[in-house]
Amino acid sequence: MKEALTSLIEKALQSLVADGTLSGGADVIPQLDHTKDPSHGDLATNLAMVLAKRAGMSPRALADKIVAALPENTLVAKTDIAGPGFINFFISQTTNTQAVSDILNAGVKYGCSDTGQGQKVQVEFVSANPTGPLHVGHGRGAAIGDALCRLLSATGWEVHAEFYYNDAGQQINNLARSVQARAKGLTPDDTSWPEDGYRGEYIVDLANAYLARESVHAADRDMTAGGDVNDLEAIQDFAVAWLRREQDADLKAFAVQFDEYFLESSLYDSGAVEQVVAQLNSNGRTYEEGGALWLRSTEFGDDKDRVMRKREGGYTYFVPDVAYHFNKWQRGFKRVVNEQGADHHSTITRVRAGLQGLDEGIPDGWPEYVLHQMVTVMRDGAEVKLSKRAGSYVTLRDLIDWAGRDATRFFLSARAATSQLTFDIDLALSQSNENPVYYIQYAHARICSVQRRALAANPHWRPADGLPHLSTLTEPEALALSLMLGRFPDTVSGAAKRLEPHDIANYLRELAASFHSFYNAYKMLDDNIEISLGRLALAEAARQVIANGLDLLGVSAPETM
RNA sequence: GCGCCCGUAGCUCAGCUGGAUAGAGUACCUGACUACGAAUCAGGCGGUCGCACGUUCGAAUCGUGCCGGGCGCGCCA
Repeated sequence: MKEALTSLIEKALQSLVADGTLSGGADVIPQLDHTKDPSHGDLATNLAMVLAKRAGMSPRALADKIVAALPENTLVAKTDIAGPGFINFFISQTTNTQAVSDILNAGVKYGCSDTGQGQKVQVEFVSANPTGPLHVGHGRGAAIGDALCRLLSATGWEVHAEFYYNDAGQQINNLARSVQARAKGLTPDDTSWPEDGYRGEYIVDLANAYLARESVHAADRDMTAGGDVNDLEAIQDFAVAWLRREQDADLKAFAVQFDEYFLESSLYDSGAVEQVVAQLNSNGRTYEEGGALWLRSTEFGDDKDRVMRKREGGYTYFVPDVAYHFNKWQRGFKRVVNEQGADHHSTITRVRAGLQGLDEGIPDGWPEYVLHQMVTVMRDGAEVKLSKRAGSYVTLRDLIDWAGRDATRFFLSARAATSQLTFDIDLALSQSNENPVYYIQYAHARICSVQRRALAANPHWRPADGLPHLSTLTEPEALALSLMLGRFPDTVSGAAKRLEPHDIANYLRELAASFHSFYNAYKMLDDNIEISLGRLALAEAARQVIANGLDLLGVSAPETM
């Protein structure tokens, strides 16, 4: 509908250029906006104000000319020129209800588009260190990252979801020594407890599992604990596998899946890290100073050069990161989106600088990043900071246990990633009108309920039977709902383009409100069968869009609640 | 001190590339059920968009400078 009106306006502009009213070309793309106020029509454009100067007349006079030049059509019922020169379009009723038949025809595909044209995009998210259970920040990353995958997939991209495992380096060493200490019966209060050791309860479970020679099955391998308290390497291997299994279980409970788990250690095993260092060396991007090897990252916008290899040997963390991202590039991902916590912001410049220094023709804005800000958890009016299990932080599992999967996913993805998020457990738990996720799910359940009732009353009252009866939808609430439904495809493509899943959440809240308003004002099952069929068709279209929208967020659309 | 994010109604937040009287929800006040789910709806109250300049037909939105909060500024990851 929007496209159709846009092309009508473009034709009007062309004729104005042809008759000399407008100088220059008709190369302006008209901006059409949905109005906030119904008295301003359904769609409005500011075109006359933008072009007034070029036409040498007042915006309102030009608006008159544009309206007069519009080709004959059945789309627009009425136009109006208002305010400083807005042109308001009142869409005809049949066009308004067009969305309903579009939705019933497209079904689960409604809202999908092909802007990605099947190109590959990799989305990396969560990427937690295997040193403890996932925390609420990882949960936010999982909710947003998975929603991004679904959005990109819905807009025609071939999505590859990936989890990067930092299973090498100092923190893994700490983990092994912590487990070893617990296995020897030490506690964090003992003087011989390892410095920077992990203090959470889960380390005790881990140590006990190791001593009991348990077997674990993590994402891609099985292993059995050695049970030898002095074999630090065996402890490390087992601890990583055990925690991976733990994280996998959390992600599964959150309904998040990955296509691939990429291990940092594999970059050392394959020689990719050495290869990247050698290439940066031979490209002259490095120098030695103070016994360390430095990257000239200032050549690529960094505020200072960065150490790559420490004086006592060993690479700093971003070197394998560069190798990892070069590997992504070599795998053919011309587009990569990394979703991570904003506390890792400083690594972006370093990784990109390293990639630029390879001279492999990688674009300087590659990869793209979506950074989310911190999450704080509130309960009973106070901030929750500790989890018994993890010790120093609240876990994703805690949230799921307290609030349920749907509410947790919704709340963690319903706010702009750039804003700090307060997760109110009491709100997420309340099954009431103040809880947006229940409000939306309730609309879905309500529609399913009336459909069951309609079928019971008359076996022929199926949603598809309503299609020929859309002309009975004349009530303002029905037309408003229909117009709102028609905005879904724009909302999806906009959210995918901006990488902002919360657009979908906001839309769904509005859509549910529009539905409830319609539902409350009229009897769905009227004595007049024609009217009933029209309303049932509209309700089914609303149900379909709510289900599609919730699915983009990974939230279920229940038939009963 | 430097970099990034945020500052909009009592509270939680929308406001995309600058557009019409700044919007929702919640809280508070009024109304609507012998239920097609009241887990809902209708109406009301509530804001000098942190402050100040600037850019222009027009600024919550763009620019600069302040103020306030968060995060990051390691030869840790």
